[in-house]
Amino acid sequence: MPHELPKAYEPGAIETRWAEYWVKEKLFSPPTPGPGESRPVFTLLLPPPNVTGRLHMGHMLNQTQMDIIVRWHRMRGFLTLWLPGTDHAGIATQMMVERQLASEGKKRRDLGREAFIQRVWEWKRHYGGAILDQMKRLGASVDWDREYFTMDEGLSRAVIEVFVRLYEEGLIYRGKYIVNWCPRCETAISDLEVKHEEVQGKLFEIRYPVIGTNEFITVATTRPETMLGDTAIAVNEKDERYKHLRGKKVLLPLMNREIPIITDELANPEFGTGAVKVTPAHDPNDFEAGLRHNLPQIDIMDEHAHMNKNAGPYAGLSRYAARERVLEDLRTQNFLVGEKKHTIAIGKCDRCGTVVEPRLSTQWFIKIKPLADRAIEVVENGEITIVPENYKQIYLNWMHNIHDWCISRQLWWGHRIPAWHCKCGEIIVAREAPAKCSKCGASEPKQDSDVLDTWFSSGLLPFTTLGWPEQTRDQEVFYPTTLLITAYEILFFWVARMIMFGCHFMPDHKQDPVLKQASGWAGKKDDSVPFRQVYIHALVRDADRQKMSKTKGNVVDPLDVIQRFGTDAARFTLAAMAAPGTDIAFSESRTDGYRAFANKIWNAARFMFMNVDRAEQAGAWKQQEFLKRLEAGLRPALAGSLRLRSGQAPTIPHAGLAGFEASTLEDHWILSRFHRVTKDVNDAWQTYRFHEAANRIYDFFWGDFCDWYIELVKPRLTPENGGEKASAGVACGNLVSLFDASLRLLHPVMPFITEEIWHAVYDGKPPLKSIALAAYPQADEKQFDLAAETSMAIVQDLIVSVRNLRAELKVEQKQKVPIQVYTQDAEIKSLLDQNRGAIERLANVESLTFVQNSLGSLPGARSTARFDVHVIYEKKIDLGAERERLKKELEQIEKEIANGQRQLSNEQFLVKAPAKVVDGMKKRAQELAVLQEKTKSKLEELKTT
RNA sequence: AGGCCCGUAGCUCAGUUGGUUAGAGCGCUUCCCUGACACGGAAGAGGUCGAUGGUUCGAGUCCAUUCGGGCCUACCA
Repeated sequence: MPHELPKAYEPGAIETRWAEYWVKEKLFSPPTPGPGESRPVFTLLLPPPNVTGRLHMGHMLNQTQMDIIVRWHRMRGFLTLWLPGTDHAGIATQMMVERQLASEGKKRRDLGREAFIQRVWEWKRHYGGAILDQMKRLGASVDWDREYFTMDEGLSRAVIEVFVRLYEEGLIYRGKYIVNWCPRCETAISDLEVKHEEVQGKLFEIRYPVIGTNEFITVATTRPETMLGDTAIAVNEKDERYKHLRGKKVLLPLMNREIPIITDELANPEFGTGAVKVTPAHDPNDFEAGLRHNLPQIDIMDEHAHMNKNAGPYAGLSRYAARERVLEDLRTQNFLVGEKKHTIAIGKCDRCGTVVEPRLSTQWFIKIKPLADRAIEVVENGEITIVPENYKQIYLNWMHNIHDWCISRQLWWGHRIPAWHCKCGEIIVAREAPAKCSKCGASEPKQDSDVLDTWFSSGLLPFTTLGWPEQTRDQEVFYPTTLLITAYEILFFWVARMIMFGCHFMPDHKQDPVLKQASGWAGKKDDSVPFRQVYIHALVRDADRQKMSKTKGNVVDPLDVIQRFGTDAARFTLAAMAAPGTDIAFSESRTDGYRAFANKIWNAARFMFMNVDRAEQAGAWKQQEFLKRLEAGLRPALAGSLRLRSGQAPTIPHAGLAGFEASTLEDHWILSRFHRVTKDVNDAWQTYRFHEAANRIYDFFWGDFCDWYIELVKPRLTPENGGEKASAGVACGNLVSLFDASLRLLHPVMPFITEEIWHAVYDGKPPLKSIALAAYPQADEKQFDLAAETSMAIVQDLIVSVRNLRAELKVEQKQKVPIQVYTQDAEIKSLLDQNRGAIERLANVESLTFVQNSLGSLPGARSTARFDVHVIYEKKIDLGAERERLKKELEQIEKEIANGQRQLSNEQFLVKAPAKVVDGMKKRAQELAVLQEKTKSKLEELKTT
């Protein structure tokens, strides 16, 4: 059956077709192994995108890297689960729907809680799937059967279970504290959700009259309006300046309230005037000081950050208007004594950008220290490794300075807190709504109106997605997950929380003999950790290294890139640019280059099919018979124990080049190259050096395979041009074998084009449903063939030298020229002699003759350490240009010689440097001496002519 | 305030533990639409690796200082 492929690769139709096929055929849903079955497992949890999300470059990078690692594991025989889902994203989603309502002229309170939540669900059903559809377009090989949503019934039950357990253990408490309050979102937010921004502000100095004296005490503040809620002035105990005022009282200006002067470490004698106003209800430090001194907390603002009745005459004003009025009044009443420029870091709401107000309110918190301690331990002792390693220190620093986590949010969309309040003041935390108050017996306690921080539920995902709190087989098999690939941004939001929750709630098999036996786990590692390794990937920036943001308008839309260059090219770009630890400046010219690469692969395939079909017709090759031979090495091995870590490979029998028969130099050479590249690529995936793996494959396929191997093998493929029938068959087989293996090698990065061509190789009837299920090539180091590589390098060197000379001599492209070659080395001579056909063809040489004398000094000749070659051509060369070139070359050589001599004459070098380096240098010095001699004499010759 | 990262060819970036001649893609120059591919082939030009000093037989790579760019964390008014 002849293969018909269009001349140029058109990714569009092909990609969507395979994307649908993969989903439809459920190729990526791993079967749950039975109790006795043992197989290496690889589990990866997709960082759930927000339901509000649209795919951006960051997602694409993240998902490309995950998909590469996932496909690579799957192809090596791991039982592979990649678990997808979406996050309900409390604040973000609520904002979207509120915005939608606003366009209808409504507010959420107009609808009421129930109706509003219904509305959000509707919104979710409508728009929530967008990002997952976009993921399908990327080719993400996730298990769609296990797709979850963080508000699903099962996951919600697990959230309640966790809350109740933590409460019962005393790790969740409720209390009135200062929290970050967003006046626009009207909710508390965690420290992490506050983004700090440095702005030029002012430091105001206000004097307060000390009662019973003529003195004033002056304080400095950046937020004068908060003075309305002052309940003390603090000075430092060591500060002699204020010693005489201690215990006295001041009259708070504008409010005419008496407040005490206290001594507290809060006041830093070095800063400002050394005296500080204390406003316990509006500043976290003041709050702490207030507790120490039993000061009243006067809350002067409402939930919108407007002044309330406690602000007396200022009630009703916004915090900014109040600030102006307060300043004005202080000024007119002569209390304002100074104004200085001062840079201040103001906190803004991560979601909406509104300036956050520290606000006193009653919230739920998690006592974090006990959870953090364990989470620190598992990272310190390496049970969880973080790559790149510098993030480990960042993680540990943060964990050591962690504060209690405020988990309640005054929102409607989210997991409602499972606590019920009774009129009598009792709070009942329970899995189900209680019918009666457990204390006073009153009926129908009311459920707490707050919901949980979104990250509370996402922190549980590694086990809740596997059926926890039920004891499921899934959990036994797939927990702990193997790896987490995520962005640095959510290291604390998400990664740290998963570690804390996982370690706290999941059983450690090594400490639990029953579970240990059940899972067949005999390792030493802690099994409660949510994952064994975290890989933090880089940030994708725009071509100018700027962070992409909507406001800057420099966002590159991945779907647009896909549209223009194809998914494979886009994926390859991200892989090829993703060196660990460095950000990616996304440039379209690179993507364009990789689209060309896809086209190159496509055309190489066309070439293969063309020849294979012709050989088949000529009776030189039997395709079906040959494909049977390929099949043998196609299935990944399934051996190994259940709990292998991702770092270990299952024992896979060599799944490289089935059916390849090396007979010629280029065969031996390409075989060796293939195994070397395969080794490097596998090593690179293992250590997340995506760029290295991608580049190795690129260079191999384009450079070695297309530019050299295919060119060399051409005559063998066309028996009618003088080749032999039998050798044509072998050559076809080698080509197909090599192509099949190369496709498998490349598949994790470019899943679409490889799938398409692979199916074509098998005439649309491959032995497996997808190349994604075929075995990943493994290197066989016994196939490394240094001799073949060295020989090939010499042949290539000669060909390139001749081409080079031809260009210099301005020989017409089509014109064949005779060449002379001189070499002292009999082996090299025989090598070149044996490969004269290749040389003549690839360098467009008429005839190659060996001569007895050095040719180095002739014009139109070139010397290397191994041979001299002379192109016989009558046309005159530009002597001036040639002289210049030679001069430069000689300079270069002499510079290197000097360098080498300096080293070699240094005794320290000879003693201390490894023998390998010294020997290499000596050898090189000899070569250089020869080259120098030849170049010199050639220059001499040119001067005299 | 503390911490992290980056500065290599015109542009975008590689360069793992210090080891001989610093690489790639794009762009540029010259030639070629040769039967897989002009999204191609062949040959080239282009870099004192931000600066200074140090460690070392040997530094793009390690250390210190410095300049320039970026990021993150932080409750000092």
